[in-house]
Amino acid sequence: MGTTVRTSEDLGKVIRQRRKAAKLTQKKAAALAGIGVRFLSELERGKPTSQIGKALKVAQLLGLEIQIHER
Amino acid sequence: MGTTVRTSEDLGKVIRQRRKAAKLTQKKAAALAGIGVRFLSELERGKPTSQIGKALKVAQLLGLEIQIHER
DNA sequence: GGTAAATTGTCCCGAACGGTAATATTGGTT
DNA sequence: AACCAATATTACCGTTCGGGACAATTTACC
Repeated sequence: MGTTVRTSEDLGKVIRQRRKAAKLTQKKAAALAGIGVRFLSELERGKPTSQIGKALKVAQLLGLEIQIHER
Repeated sequence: MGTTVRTSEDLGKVIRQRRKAAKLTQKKAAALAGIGVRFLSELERGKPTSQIGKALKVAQLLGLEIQIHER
């Protein structure tokens, strides 16, 4: 079951949730994704100016799949 | 039917496709989404450093729904 | 309450973004 | 294929801010 993502907050929530489910700290997850801890913290908090590429990298790392379709 | 998005290129492609289907020029779409034409052009071309918030705004404008789920 | 984890401040470099204008690309027509 | 018009890309400039490292502070959890 999927979660609908409309805003960066939505995305951040899903990522945080999934990271915790994977028993990873921000530090570890960030290291694995090759990004800074600060970025991950801000991403999870829904900062809208986060870069897409890095966000997608985190999602990939966490085994999240993103689907897009017409509404 | 959904498209899986793994990279910013994937996202850009879907957005461009959908914008064209909506018969919008970048200029018009950008104006409607409240962003610059440059941003949209780069987003569609897959620039990984595009800001999430703006990208989501464009997606919303184009009637795209984003679903996220575990792989 | 003590410890691990997360947020946030500071410093700083690099780059994103907007507007505009020039250039390039694309698409339709004959 | 050549042409033209519409659309898209990009260079330039200025302003603003992202995000890295590290440290300090706050929050969460046992």
